[in-house]
Amino acid sequence: MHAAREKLTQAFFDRSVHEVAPDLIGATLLVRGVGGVIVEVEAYHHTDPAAHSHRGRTDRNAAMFGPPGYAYVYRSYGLHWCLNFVCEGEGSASAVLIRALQPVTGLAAMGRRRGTSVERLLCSGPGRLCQALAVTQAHNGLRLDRAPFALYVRAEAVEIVAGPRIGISKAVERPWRYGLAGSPFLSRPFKNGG
DNA sequence: TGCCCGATTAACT
DNA sequence: GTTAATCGGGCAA
Repeated sequence: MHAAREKLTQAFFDRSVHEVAPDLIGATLLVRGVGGVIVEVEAYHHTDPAAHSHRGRTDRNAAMFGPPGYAYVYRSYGLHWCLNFVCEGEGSASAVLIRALQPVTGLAAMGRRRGTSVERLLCSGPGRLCQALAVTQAHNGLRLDRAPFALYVRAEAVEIVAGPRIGISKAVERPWRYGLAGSPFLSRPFKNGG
């Protein structure tokens, strides 16, 4: 399955997070040539109480307030990194959290970084995929259409499922988590068809 | 300043 | 099912 790969442009991200998030399912994400197919994401809008940007700009979330098509990387629970793609117009402070990949390229490197050879455990979670792809604070604020990032649109049609987001305490009912139906690489299954 | 909690994970019982 | 690891933001005082 090596279909022609079309790169994602900055314009791809200059749309509502609710359009961008499902469109990212099936896309390919590589960091320094290591990565795979995006199978799970969550949308965070600045009007959303669960979003980091909801209470205004801080040093930590500054990238969310910048232009679309950039990375927002933050430290979670003091020990993990989480990767987001900034969306919509500059200042809209909306982003998509990348939650899981199907590992495809650079399996050896990912296994070394993660300390496991179990493919299913390499990238199935926001903290796990950042460890596998070596994403850190150093990637915060970098453009997504340039090295070390490489993003490609999905090569074939996919079936997408939606459901409530994970690990939040506010606006828990909003179904803004999107996944590739039936994928074994989701961080957690969806109620309907995951 | 001090305290609590969080877009998590792995290793427990 | 529970809990430790570990740190910046937000809010009360």
